[in-house]
Amino acid sequence: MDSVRGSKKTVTGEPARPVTIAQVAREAGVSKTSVSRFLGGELDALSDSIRQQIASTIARLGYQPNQMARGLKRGRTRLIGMVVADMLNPYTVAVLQGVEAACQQHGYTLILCNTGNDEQRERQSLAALRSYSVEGLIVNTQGRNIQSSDLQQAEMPIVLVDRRIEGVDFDLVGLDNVQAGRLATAHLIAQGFDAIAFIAPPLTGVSSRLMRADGFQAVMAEHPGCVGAVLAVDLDDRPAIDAQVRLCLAQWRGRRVALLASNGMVALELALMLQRLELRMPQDVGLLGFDELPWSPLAGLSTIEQQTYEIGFSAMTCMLSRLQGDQCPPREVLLPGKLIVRNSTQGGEVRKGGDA
Amino acid sequence: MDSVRGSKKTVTGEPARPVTIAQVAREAGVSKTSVSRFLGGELDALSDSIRQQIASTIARLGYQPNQMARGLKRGRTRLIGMVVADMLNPYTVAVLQGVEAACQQHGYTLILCNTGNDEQRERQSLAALRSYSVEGLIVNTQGRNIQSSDLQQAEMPIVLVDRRIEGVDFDLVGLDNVQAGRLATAHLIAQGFDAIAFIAPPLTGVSSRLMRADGFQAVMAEHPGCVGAVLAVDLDDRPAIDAQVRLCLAQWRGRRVALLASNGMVALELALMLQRLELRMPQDVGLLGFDELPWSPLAGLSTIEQQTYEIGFSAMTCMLSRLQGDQCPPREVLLPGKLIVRNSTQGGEVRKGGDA
DNA sequence: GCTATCTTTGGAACCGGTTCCAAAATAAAA
DNA sequence: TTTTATTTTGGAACCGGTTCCAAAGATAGC
Repeated sequence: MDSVRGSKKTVTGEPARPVTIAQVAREAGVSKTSVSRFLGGELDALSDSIRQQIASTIARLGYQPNQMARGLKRGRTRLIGMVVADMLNPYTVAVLQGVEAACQQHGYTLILCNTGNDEQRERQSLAALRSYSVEGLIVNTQGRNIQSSDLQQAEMPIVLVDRRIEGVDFDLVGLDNVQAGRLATAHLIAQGFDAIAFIAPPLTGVSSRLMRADGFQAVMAEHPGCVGAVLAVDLDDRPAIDAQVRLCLAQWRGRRVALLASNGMVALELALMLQRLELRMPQDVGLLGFDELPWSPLAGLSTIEQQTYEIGFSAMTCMLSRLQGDQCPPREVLLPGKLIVRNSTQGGEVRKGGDA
Repeated sequence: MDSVRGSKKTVTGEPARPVTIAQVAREAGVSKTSVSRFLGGELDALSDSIRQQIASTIARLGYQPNQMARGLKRGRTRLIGMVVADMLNPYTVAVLQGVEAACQQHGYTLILCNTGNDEQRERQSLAALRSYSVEGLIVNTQGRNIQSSDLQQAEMPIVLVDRRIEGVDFDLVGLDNVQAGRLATAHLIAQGFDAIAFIAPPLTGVSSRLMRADGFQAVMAEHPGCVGAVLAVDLDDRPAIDAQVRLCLAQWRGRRVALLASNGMVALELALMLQRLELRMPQDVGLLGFDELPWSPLAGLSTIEQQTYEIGFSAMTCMLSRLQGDQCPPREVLLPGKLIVRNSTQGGEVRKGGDA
């Protein structure tokens, strides 16, 4: 009696293919077209009797439309692709969180690709996402050597997060890096530090890093009594980090030295380094990091907090407006950074628990 | 001269739909079938001349097959769905990392859904993933009240990560929780602690937490001179945490007290609490946490490290074998935890930088 | 040289939906 | 009541691939 394919798991343990629209139509005694209309929300085009017929049949069979097939003809897959440079970076995860939430709120589903800062995987990921007909792309990559063609030929809305990509012009959501760089530097100077090193990983061409450095250098230029430097460190080479910072300190002997970490991972590595070198914050050296991290309060680390969730959420908001046909020229949503002062930059007093 | 649709971006800025197999076939002067064969790797069924024709045409047009259409008929979408309970938990991200890598290695693409420990979103996510015809599901959820039907009717390979789900029987990859619980507890006792509180969030029914507690209690039972307790704390209610731990300490006055945190987020919260209460580790109280975190060395926190990457990777390996038709009964891959001893549980000596 | 066998090749149906358009049914106007 | 306008409904083509099967071409065997 059973049809060959049905939702009921047959005793034989067959593959049990899912219910199709054709089955629903047959069992409800109507045409595929009507069911499709029902699904598409064209309710006013259906008579009451048919509408109920379909509704009950769908419920009874537990029918769920196949999004793949749907997207094929309709063009709307309701899929958003996201390419991130490094999932180990807490920033990435925090942003992802916001994107994910916005997607779910608007009925989109997220396809995620992690590139591990690798150019080739980046290219592969973009190709893969395109082949799944995602409707839009949210991109956060190292941006070096990206062929603008890789992105532009995609011909779909693209929103960049945090990092610009050279030679292309898309919507961008991220931190106001120059302001944040200024904010950080000004704070350090106000706290009496007069020798500051901006420390970043060696990756070249990452726009957010460059702009933070710009803000840093702008403020340094305004304070002739202070000296500054921009250092590139390889996070995987601890001895080198130790050596570089030691050199810095030696060079600046007699000054109050502070380190400005370009992101959370750098901040952690520097904090570990200070611990290794048995240098105390802020007495021996000050430390300020971009990105507020779960452990920042524990370590008493001052930070520049980004509104990461909002960045992710805004990126998706931006995407949605593009998907709805917004043709305005590429815009930038720059959210301000917020300074959180803790013991790593504040006075030399005995540490007290005071965290907001 | 231009065909209506082509890869070349027309000056008019038309939608510029991507190249299809039909176009390739036409331009190469062969049939769709032949192109499809070429794509499917049935190379020995093609003559040299045609093979080259197709290859060059594909290259020239930059053709990329549409995975949606492909999956529709073929049934293979090369999509893996993953549902995670909480992306803010570093454990989740670390596992995700491994899954992602394995996916990419085998040509699969990952669809990610975050449920934020919410049952309804969990159900929605499962439905969404199913509707995209993912080939398999990797699930890490809070597991409470999950209708086994939600999963079982999916009729596709399912691999659980870290957490069992009541009433269903799927492959599981995760930490050997009982062993890890024993390991942690034994270490604390060996270090001279004789009053230990196992502290976990209040979520009930999470299998991994229960089993860690089992290991904990088993070892406690073997040491009649020691006292133990299992505490549930709400991570968002700091005053309550402070009060609970204070009570504990008061009750165990005269003993050497240690706290055992059931995961990384709990460990962080407890470390912050100790800082607030101005209690020193390990002199005043010992602290040991499950999950090795980036900041553990910085805080000198002893941990039970999980092989998170391997867990993710294994989950996907498991998935692949199921996808290849492996019908063996559900198996469990339990990876051992590794104890990393730092100052939070070791002696009362002055803290020295010694991290592996 | 002609039939039998094996290899290439392409036509057409199909996957599970959507959508155009015409047919059927109903309501409104004459 | 007949004609016309309007609303419901379904047939069939289509989205971009894959696959079954039969036709065409090549090679071998007699």
